[in-house]
Amino acid sequence: MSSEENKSLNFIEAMIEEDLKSGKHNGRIQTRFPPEPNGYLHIGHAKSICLNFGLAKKYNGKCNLRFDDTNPVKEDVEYVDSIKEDIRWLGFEWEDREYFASDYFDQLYEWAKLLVKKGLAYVDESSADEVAATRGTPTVPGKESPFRNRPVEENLDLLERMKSGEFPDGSRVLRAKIDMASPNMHMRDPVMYRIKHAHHHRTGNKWCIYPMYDFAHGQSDFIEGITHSLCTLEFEVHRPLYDWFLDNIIEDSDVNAKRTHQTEFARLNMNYTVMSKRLLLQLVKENHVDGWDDPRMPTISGLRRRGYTPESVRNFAERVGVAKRENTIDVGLLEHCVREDLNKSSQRIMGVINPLKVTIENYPEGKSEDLDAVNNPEDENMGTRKVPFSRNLFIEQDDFMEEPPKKFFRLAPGSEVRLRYAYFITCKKVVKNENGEVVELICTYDPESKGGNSPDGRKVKGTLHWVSAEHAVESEIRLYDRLFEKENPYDTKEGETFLDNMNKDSLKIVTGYIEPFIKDATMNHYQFERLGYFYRDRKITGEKPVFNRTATLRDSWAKIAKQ
RNA sequence: UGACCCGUGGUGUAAUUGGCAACACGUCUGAUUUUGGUUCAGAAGAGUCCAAGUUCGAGCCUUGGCGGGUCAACCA
Repeated sequence: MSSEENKSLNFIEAMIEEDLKSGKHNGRIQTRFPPEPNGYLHIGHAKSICLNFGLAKKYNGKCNLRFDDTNPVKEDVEYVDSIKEDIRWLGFEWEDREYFASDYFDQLYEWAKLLVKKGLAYVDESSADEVAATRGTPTVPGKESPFRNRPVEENLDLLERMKSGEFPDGSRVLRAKIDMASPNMHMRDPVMYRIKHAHHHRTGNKWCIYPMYDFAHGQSDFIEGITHSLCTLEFEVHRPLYDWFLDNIIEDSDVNAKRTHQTEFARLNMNYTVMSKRLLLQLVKENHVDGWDDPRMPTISGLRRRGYTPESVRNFAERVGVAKRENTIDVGLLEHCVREDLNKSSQRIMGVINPLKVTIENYPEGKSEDLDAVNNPEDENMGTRKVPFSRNLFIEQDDFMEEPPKKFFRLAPGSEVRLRYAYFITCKKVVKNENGEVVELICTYDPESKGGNSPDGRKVKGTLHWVSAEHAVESEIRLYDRLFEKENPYDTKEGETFLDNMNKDSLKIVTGYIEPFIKDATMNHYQFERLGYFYRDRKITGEKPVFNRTATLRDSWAKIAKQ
């Protein structure tokens, strides 16, 4: 708390503190997170969630969850449920403040009638094409609709009949009467209601006219007493309309205490991925990924299944900051945040992903012994475990080179390394198949070096992870990489789409050999020593346990090897 | 050629009443290490889009450029 207070404020916090000081809203802070239930939440939403809920928490206010469900043809309860699950998983709580824009449909309709009576709204019988054609362009003013100056009574009658289902979809709309010549396109008589004979996930068949976003959002904020309505930059041009509706609808005398204001901030963009619900939906529908929660997806559910922790995502949102400038953050920052969290907390185990047989020729056949291994060097309280050693082992193929470069500290013909928590071994012989590929290493071990230290003080440069072949548990390992090859997936050649930039190797499934500890282990997150963080995927149920790679460990050897 | 918003190391975010441009990620050294992980110590990297103005002093204020973004769904 105290460290938080010393940090500099982002521009929204600064504004809130100003408001608090000036006594605006009587010191009350109320925010809201307003998703449309037409897709799954992604990391960009996580930024918004952390912002809205975080601000409420910091300033002793409340944050509502409100579903912006004004378009029944795109929305679904599946999405409502997933959204709630994701917000809870992130660690935020909206208590009983779960609202739907559709809760306000009756009130919204009354307000629509009010605007009609004030001569500020009219029923337009133009087609969608006509409305579009007469809207003008940013530099050319629009033309007024021939229906614009109908008498109030006629508008009222028509609106009522629209509501009662008398007219087919698209035949009429209710429009605000503002200014067809406004330089702001959104003020050129925006549509308030359209006819959609569609079933709504909440209101069923009660309505066949539905309010547009602009006619619903500000009023919903007002109804809920939102003090700070935060949204992304592209809604900036909507703000005059947000204000216009509120100004013309609210008749309350103490309107200023209740008045809500929209503030825009820059949305989150991240490299090597896409962050649009439309494109994410396309990836799902066209089966380029395995559902919304595919661990390669930037969705919250995908990150969860990948093994990200709520803590790490919140931390990420904090570090990313809030401003009005377009930004693209490096996915490396997200990875850094999980590593930071998982390093402190995760159980270490040894597992070999790309096995190379090692036979310890001077270790008795049939013998095995249990050696002590530390569960988490960052947390002594996590204790130790036993890991079995025997004559036949697997090590990682990458940990052996027949002709090693100078800085290679691992196993090579004649070299000695430590097997973690076990013994020093020396490579005596390399066995190859008819293709010349190394298939087995014949090694000797130093019985004096049990546990990993030699009494004569001999040092070795390398320490390898390993697993006893006969004791190892086979498992399915899913190695994930970035979904797109290019930093900017939209950077395409003529005739290509973002799909052409997909990384064909974003998922590799291999068999891993894990130390037997895993059989009874109940944790979800593990660090496979020297390899990375892995998450037990319980959604996939088969004979073998499945592990998703959350992130690799930082690998300074990989950098050296590249040179 | 309209309106609105935004330009600070490679990336992201700071710099409170104008006062030595800071922090994080990344990068590079070195130390420690039974994970080439972690940790620790250090370094490089921007003179704040450009120009003029105000000022003792401008990233911050003014003016004019330049560059980028958003807006013309009966989507949100």
